[in-house]
Formats: sequence, C-alpha cells, structure tokens
Amino acid sequence: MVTIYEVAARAGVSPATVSRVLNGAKVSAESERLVRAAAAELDFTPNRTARRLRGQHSAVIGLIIPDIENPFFTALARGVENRARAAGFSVVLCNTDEDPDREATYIDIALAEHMAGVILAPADDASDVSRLVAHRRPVVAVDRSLARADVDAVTVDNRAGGRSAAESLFAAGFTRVACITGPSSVETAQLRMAGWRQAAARHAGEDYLEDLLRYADYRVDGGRAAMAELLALPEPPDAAVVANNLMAAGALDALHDAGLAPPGFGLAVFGDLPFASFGRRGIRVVDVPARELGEAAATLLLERIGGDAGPAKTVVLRTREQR
Amino acid sequence: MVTIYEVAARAGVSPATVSRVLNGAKVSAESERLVRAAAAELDFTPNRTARRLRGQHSAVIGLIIPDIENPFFTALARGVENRARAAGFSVVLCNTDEDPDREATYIDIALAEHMAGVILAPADDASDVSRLVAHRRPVVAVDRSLARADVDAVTVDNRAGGRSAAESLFAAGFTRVACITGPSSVETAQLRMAGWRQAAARHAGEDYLEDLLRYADYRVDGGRAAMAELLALPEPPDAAVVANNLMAAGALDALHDAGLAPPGFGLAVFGDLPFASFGRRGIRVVDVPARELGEAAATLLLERIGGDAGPAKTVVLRTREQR
DNA sequence: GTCCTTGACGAAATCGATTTCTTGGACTTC
DNA sequence: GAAGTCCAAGAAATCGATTTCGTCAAGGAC
Repeated sequence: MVTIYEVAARAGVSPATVSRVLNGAKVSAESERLVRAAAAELDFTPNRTARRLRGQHSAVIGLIIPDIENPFFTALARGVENRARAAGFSVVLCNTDEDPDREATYIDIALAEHMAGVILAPADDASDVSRLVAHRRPVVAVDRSLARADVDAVTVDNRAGGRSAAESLFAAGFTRVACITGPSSVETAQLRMAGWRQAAARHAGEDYLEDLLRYADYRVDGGRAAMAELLALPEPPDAAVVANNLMAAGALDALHDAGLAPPGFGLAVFGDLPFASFGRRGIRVVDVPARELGEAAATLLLERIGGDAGPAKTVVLRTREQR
Repeated sequence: MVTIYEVAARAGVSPATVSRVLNGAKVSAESERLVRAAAAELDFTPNRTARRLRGQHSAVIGLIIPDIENPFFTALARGVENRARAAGFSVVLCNTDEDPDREATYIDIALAEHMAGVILAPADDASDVSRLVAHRRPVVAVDRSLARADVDAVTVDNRAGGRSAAESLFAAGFTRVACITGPSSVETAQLRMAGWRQAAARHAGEDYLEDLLRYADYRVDGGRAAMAELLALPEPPDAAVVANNLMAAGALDALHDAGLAPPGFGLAVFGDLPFASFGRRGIRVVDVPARELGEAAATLLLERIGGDAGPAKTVVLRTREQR
C-alpha cells in the first residue's frame, strides 16, 4: 500500500501538507498541484483504518437484522443503504438468524469496530443494547421496539394494520375470519393479532376468537401448518389475517392442498409477497413500508451521529392497504 | 472507550502484558489473573481499528452483489456468511444495484478499509478488479466470471443447465420451446441461452430459433413483457425456458393474463421462486445452488487469505433439476 | 526602517493495540 | 561463587493519517 509519506516524498512536501490537500484545508496552488500529481501517479488511497483511529469516527453504520433471506428485511436494508450512501456512510449488514447470541456478538463487533452507529431489528424484546447505550453509541431500533425507553425506534402501526385487515375481510362479507400470527414473544405478532381481535370481537363476538387464533413462527412451514390446522376444524374459517409474508406463502400452500384459494377464501397479509405477483390476485395486502422504515431509521441515526442529543423518540409509520 | 492503558494501570502491569494476556502469549498466572480481573471490571473491548492498523489484517471480507433484493444473491450471501463466520471473519455486504460506478466505489472502499479479501458478483463482464489484483488483495468472482484469467471464480454450469431445462420440456412433449434470457452483455444469460439453443436445434431444427428467443433484463417487468410478446406471436410457444427467477415471476403473470399456466404451458426456470411455492406447481426448476456457490467462494477466498498463492482456479458447480 | 499581522507549511504528538528489544531477577552448572 | 541460561515483563517503536504548535517569510501600517 502506498502511504501518505511516499506521496509527500514524491511531491517534495510534508505529510501534513498532503493531508491538508486531501481534506480541503488551505494550501498554495503549487503544493496542491504537486500533491495531486504525486497521489495520482502512485494511485494513493488514504488508509481508512489509520484515519479512523486518529479521527475516532468511522463512516460505517451497522445494520443488524434477523433474517437476510426475508424480503421485508432486504427492502429495509435497501432503505437504510440509500440514505447512508447519500450521507457518505457505508453499511455493514449483519444477519443474526433470530439468534440472540449472534446478535450480541454483532453488537460487540459494532462497538469494537467503532462504527458510527447501529440500526437494530431486534431478534426479540430482550435484545441487549445496554453496552451500546453505555458507550454513547447511537442506536435505532427498527420494526420492533425495545423494552427500554431511552432508545429511538421506528415501527409501523401494527395494531391499526391488523384491525383494518380484519375489517376489510368482514366488510367483504366473510364471517369467520381467523388469524395466524407470529411468536407470542414478539411485539409485532402481538399487536397485529390484537388489531384482528378488536375487529373480530366487534363483528362476530368474543366467543369464537380462541378457536380461530394460531401462533406460528413467522416462517413458511409454520404458516402452512397453522392453516392446515384451521381448515381441519369442525367449523373452519372462511378467511384469515396472516401476520407476515412468509407464513402467507405457507398458508396459500395449505389452502391450495384443500382446493381453496383467494378470493373465494379471504386472505389479508402483512407485507408484500415479492415474487408471487401472479399468485397474489385476490389477496389483500397490508403494505408494510419496509424501505421507508429503513430510510426513517437511517435518517434518525444520522441525526444522532450528527450530534442530536434530544430525548429518544419513536417514529410510527402507517400501514396502507393495497387492493 | 476503555483502552489497554487503563486496563494496564488498573492491573498494575504494562500495556504489553495486557496485550499478551489477550492474545495468549506467555505470562505468569498472577499477571493473567490481575489483567483479566481489570479487563472485566472496566468492560474492556480491544479497539479493532488500532489492532487492524498495527496488524495490517482485518478479519473482514467484502461481498459485493448487484441486487440485495434478489433471493438468489441473499442465499449466496448466506453461504458466504456461514463460512466466514466459522473462520472468525465478518462480512460486509455491498449492494451495487448493477451499477458499475457503485461497484467501483465499493472496490475502492474495500481497498481503503484493508479488507482481507473480496467476493464479487460482477455487475458485468467489464468489472474492473485490477486495483485489487495490483494490491495483491485476494478476490473471488462468483456467479459470473471475469474477463481476466488471473482471478479465481466460482460459477455454475449454465450451459448444461439451459440444455437440460430445454430437454426436459421437449421430453415432456412440448414442441415450441421458447427462451427468455438476460441481457446479452451478461455471461450467464448467454450461456443459459446457448444451452437452450443446443437442445432446441436438435429437437426442432434451427428455423424457429430466432422467433422464440427474447433478451430481457433479469427483472420482473422484463420477463412479463417478453412473455407477452411471445404469446402474441402468430405461432406462439407452448413452453419456455426462463433464465432467472425474477423474470419467471413476470412471465407467470403474463401467462395468467392470457389464461395460461403450468403445467399446461411448460415452464422451466433457473433458480428457485422462494415465496411462491403455492404457485410453483408444475414448473420445472433448475436449481442454482446459490448457498453452495457462496460457500465455495468463501472457502476459496479464505484459502487465498491464508496465503495460498497457487494459480487461479475456476470452480464450476453443477445445476440440478427439481421435479 | 521597524513592528505586527497573516499565511503556508514542517516537525512532532496523537489515536490504541502489537511487537521487538532490553532488562533484571531466578535458577543452573561446574 | 562466578558464569551462563531462561523467562517474565517493561520501554519504546510501529502501523498511517490527522492536527496542534511553532517557524519563517512576505506584506502592510506608521
């Protein structure tokens, strides 16, 4: 690697002057010319490691997500990256596989790498960001919020989304609207279910609620199994709210096996089914604005990195129902 | 941040001794005890930036991909990450959006960040890795190979995959098998098409080939448009080989609009349609082993990082046809 | 002509961990 | 008891960029 000293030697100036040229401080036109020529000839790229060590700041933000193969999180990552890039930051994407240990490891790495900040889609409510907070490293929780109150968060209005999904199915004439939600330990799963419960209680009374509620795991197989169970009931549902995209893919599978499909069987889903546009007809999609979520989180984080020390905020984005 | 000096002061030893304890060099049991106690009390984490500057090595590998929202690349990323993690490396994921400028920027960053190596899924054949090679930084091309011969690559046997996809459609009794492939500037698109062409020429003669071949852009809309065009022909195809998953989603859409669907219309696709299991019935999938591709690339890269200086190799994985 | 300001720029300190060199004490060996 | 060996551990150099501080010269004011 070419260093600043070699450039300085070649240009016949001191390393300090080279640094000044690189960072836009005042130098004579002649020095600048010499330095730029030398740098170009030697193909010099400043060593970011040295720069970071000296400057204590890193221009890297960490994005920790539970599942890189879930399109929701990749869309979110896209949003974060767009904003970060525009501000001159790079993004390090870390995939935890919903494993709290891996999450903890990545948080430690973020700390030790002196990343400028971290955006975390928590694996579960108990995610421990105390070390980041203790070291004053900016953190933003996204999608799910954290138990502690002193951390910024960006979420969507899951309860309202769940409610409107269920409402629209009732409005379309369905009478037994089931719910397949995520793990009970996960906030979004609880809230989406709560929205459904509210609408269902209003339209159909409290009595059938427990029968038609299933907790699954936010994955394809879980959705398939839950739907199969529901269809095997003595009084099966005629519609369902499904709390994420992966489970919906599984649920559609199970419906298909039973000779059913939307729009005959009502289906409302949280989040888009990206590569299934052909099979999506007749499905009501609650649009979770993943990319916007990422953008909002990045914006918030960049403000904090910029020095904003105001009290923690939570930004809640609205869901929107498509078709 | 707590530094090694503070730990040393607290333990009553020199920083050198603290470093020795951390890195497993010889120290007396007593010193070790003191240092560990001090480090624990102060919640000390060694500064990776300083460590990297001194050691010149980074334990970070860069993974540059053209589209983070394509499940093929996320699966590949998963494979890379698994291997890298097992070897103690972290992975920085960079998304270029198929833009050669962004790719070049990320390559520069990889260089300046002193990453241990780079795995690149090239945006196109002209991707310029010369700076990496010039600086002896290990590079592995994945999915698509590069024009230059001195860079390791991991690819799949695209031609064989294309051929067997087409063969299996002919074997199933289809007679007019079309092909929707990617941009003509992209190697994989050319090879997959070439495989189809070979099979088609054998089964149906050369004459209809040009009619039934469409170049698109490897994206959903391109696939939809290409299929719509094919269906509007005076003599439309009764089956098609589609060169990637995204275009297949679009093609299925177009088929649906025309009242067609597999298995009545034969469809063979390169790569899985991850969230469309329900709609995938009757489709022949050429399984592109994305995760294995990532694992192989990471393995190769780690060998190079480990010092393997043998001549460049290309690893070709076989595709497999599912159902 | 002298004093003061201004500005460019070099020397050297700095960031935090690693590593080489050196030192000094304990232990052998004859 | 003197000389030699071994080893733990401290002092200081090192990685490469940034930044403070100080110097020197040119230009302006009176």
